[in-house]
Amino acid sequence: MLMEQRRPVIMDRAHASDPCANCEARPLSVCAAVDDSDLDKLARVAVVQHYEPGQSFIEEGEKADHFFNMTGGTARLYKLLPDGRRQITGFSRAGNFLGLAVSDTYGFSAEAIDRVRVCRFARTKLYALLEDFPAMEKRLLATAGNELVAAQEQMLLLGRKTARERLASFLINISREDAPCAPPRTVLHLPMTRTDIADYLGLTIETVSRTFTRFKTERLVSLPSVSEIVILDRARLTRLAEGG
Amino acid sequence: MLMEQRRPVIMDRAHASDPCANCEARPLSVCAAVDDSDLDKLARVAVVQHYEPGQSFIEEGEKADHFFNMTGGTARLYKLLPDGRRQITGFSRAGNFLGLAVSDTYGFSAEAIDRVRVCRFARTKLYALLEDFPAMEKRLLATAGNELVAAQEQMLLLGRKTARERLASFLINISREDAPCAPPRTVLHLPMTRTDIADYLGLTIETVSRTFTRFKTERLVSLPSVSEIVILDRARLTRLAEGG
DNA sequence: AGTATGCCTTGACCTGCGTCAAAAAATTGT
DNA sequence: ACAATTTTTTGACGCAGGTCAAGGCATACT
Repeated sequence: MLMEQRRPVIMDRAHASDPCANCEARPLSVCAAVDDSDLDKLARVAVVQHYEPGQSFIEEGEKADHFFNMTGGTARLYKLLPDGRRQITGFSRAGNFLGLAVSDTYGFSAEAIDRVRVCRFARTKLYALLEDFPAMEKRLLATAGNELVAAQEQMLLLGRKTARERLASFLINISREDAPCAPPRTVLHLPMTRTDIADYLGLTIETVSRTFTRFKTERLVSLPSVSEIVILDRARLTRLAEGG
Repeated sequence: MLMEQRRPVIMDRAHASDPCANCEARPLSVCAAVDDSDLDKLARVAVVQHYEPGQSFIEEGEKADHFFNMTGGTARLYKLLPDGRRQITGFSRAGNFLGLAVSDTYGFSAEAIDRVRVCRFARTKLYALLEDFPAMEKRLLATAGNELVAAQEQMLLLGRKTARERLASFLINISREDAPCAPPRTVLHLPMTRTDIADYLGLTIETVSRTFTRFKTERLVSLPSVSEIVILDRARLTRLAEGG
């Protein structure tokens, strides 16, 4: 809500004749591979959509006719077991591309955590577009490779790290997530709930909470509010994350 | 060893003037995207390599100057923590493509389990080749998408499934691994050790062993030998794998 | 202000899986 | 065929993290 009040102009532009040219997420996303002069071709097949907190926009098992390019907000991506156990496979932010799955149905669900904005592409139209923009396909391949690396890192976390190491890894990763070369942040704002964090790290909400308080008493972090975290001792937290 | 004695002709062909044309792994791999008439271009940049059991051919952190296309045998892909804890992120077989990572260093290690054969490509040469064969790039993207789906499935397993569910999932997956539409196998030959299985499923070797014996007493499987497994009750095993 | 509704935290207890140790079985070398 | 070595299985026991239950603390609603 606040966000919208602060950025009315940009929101309007997103609906203007050349939305992509002014898209703040472009430099982060696959669209960066498309030349300025060709942006209209891209804009013609893209549909801007908004989702409210809690709203689901990809459902595991449903027919996968669309790709999504996140341009704002944060979404949780997850898989469920029949009895309700949930594993969050990742959090998706501006610049992330969703729906790469080759199968004809989605392999996961996606839900808005805060207010989410996406560009939606019909599967067939995007494939056609890729013919015109081979650079976009390259970028997509690079993205997929990066996600694969992240997934392997997460498997290491889920399979072999302790609760403390998992939470430390999570915080360090969040602190680095703006850009690979940008300096890591010290103050973190977590849009997700404790339950989300637990389901991402393969833990229970109680263990996440207890581990947070333990980090606090050990002066590794401070918690000005539930969703705000300040890293006090990055070196020690990093060592812990790596299993040292 | 046995395999070589049975297939000397094919091994010879792999060193002949047009090795790719007779490659048994071609229909399974990205090379299937290359036209017969263009196979010589592919063959010119590919180097056939063999690795003995236990031999490592990708080392995490090393400069990633090569891609590998597995054409025979089975390899373990894994990541290590400094103190030696290991997570196997996957087993790679004929047709699998390794090294997609976009970073300039490998994000995981790869080691031959049995005798492994690969086609090795210099990174730069393959990129050049992709310009000539856009279909190969498409196939690569599809492969990456499939691996991503598998990785998410594995995160669900590692984060939320019990030991019994993990082992059941493992066996069911192995039984289906020849082809997506082929009928699942009932008799499985596992080239990997119990330690490998444990490190893949995020368990200890003792738990894997105990769970195997429990499956045996429950008549879910029979174990004619350590590396041979017969699925006796696929329906029940499948239900177990899905958390039912 | 008061109260309702979700989170989040904390505590007490429990259990599935890990750890440690040793026997059994399979594999390898001579 | 036998000894040496490695891998797997089995048993006894312990603990990290799960489960259950009760309180605290926000933000929202009247």
